[in-house]
Amino acid sequence: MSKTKPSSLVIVDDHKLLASSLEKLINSFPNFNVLYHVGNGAELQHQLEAHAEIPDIILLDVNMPIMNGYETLTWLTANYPSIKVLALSMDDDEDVILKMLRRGAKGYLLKDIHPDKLEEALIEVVKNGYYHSEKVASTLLQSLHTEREEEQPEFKEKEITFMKLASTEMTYKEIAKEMNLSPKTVDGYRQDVFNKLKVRNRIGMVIYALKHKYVEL
Amino acid sequence: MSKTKPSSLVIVDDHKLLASSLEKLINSFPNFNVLYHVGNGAELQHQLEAHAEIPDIILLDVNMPIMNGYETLTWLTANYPSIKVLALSMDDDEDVILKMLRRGAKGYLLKDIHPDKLEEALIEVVKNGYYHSEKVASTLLQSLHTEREEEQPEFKEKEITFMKLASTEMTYKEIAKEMNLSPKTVDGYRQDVFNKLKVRNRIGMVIYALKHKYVEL
DNA sequence: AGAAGAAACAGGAAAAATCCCTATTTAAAG
DNA sequence: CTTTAAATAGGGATTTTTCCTGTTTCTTCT
Repeated sequence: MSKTKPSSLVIVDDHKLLASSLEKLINSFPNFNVLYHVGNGAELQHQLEAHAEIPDIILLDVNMPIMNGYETLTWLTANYPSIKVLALSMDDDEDVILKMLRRGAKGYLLKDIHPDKLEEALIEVVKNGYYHSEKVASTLLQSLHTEREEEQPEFKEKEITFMKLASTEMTYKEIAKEMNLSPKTVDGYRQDVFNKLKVRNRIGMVIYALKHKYVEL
Repeated sequence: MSKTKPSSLVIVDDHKLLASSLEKLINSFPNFNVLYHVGNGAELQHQLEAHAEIPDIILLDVNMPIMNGYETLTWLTANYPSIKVLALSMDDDEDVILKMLRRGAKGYLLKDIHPDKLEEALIEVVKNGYYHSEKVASTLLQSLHTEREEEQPEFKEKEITFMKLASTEMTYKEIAKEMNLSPKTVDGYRQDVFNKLKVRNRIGMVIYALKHKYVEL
């Protein structure tokens, strides 16, 4: 029998089904027990402020309504720095991972991991204070190479208008008419924008515009 | 003691963490036991064809790689019509729900439901053969009002591949090379897809592909 | 007023996309 | 073994996009 006393957990995830079943799963691990689970960061605040019981570890979902993973984590590191937070997320998006780790997460778990990995992660966190899966680790290493994102270019009003219109099925001729400009002028905008974005064609520009919220779906 | 013998389940979900913990949760319900879980439809096929053991109920995730919920369900209703399938999904998108129900799902569960609801759903399915949560039911009712918009068109594998590639900066010539097809064939796909979507040009297609999650940003 | 720089506009041409119609070749069905 | 249907291609024309290089117009500063 191990003589270490079990570590306590709290789960924060809006998918109640996952949260509940995760609770069962973790309780089946030796040396770990889940105190309770909540559906978002705000609820967690309430609980922590009311409850005296502070968990050793928090499993924190990144994508939540009300108060998402970022905010919650920021608040936690500020108010309860001793709690070890493991981020839990669906996607292995580089930026998301980095964001969470920079804000103090002790690890980043993908939701499609094998349960054994979860237990391994929990044990690691208790022992070493952190855990990183191979996949996340490699994503991070890769991000070191991928030259830190060059700053976003600036756009003039007209260029933004153009981008928005170009993100529809209109032809440039129609866009010109819409903007009360010569097609050639619009072509000038196009060229400028392409250069700033370093894209080959209109598709690339549209993708950029969507990614950076200049237009919405 | 209930004298009914327990119903057997199989879980199909690529989120292994959810699948495993869900298994634990369900096994804790009286009268239900999980036989095993798999990560996608293809695996399920293998299992069913090998294993003699046919479950009473299958919990089927909609969004999976390899062989998604639609295909899997179609295959199931064709080959194992006696198995009751409950669709499990993150989003309450009307079209998705309808698609699954039309293909024979006995119910549609959102992943953020309360565990009690899950048990309730399982019990209902065993008793009545179907289950619909209030939320899904209301979504469906609403869809009766919201003038049924024309069905989403169906796409062939190649067309989907094409759409994905066309949602990048590649030219059609490059896409053709990538797909090992003549540019003319690719042009044929383009025309077909344009017609199905009623779009004027590639931009329209890309927007559609993004909206309907054929590609991600 | 005159110079400088930005914004608008244009010519010309190649590449790509779009459209329409037809013809194989292959796979499925009867 | 035909008949059909689907997938694959080709020809050829038009429009649109893309690129490169200029000119004109407007604004602003001194």
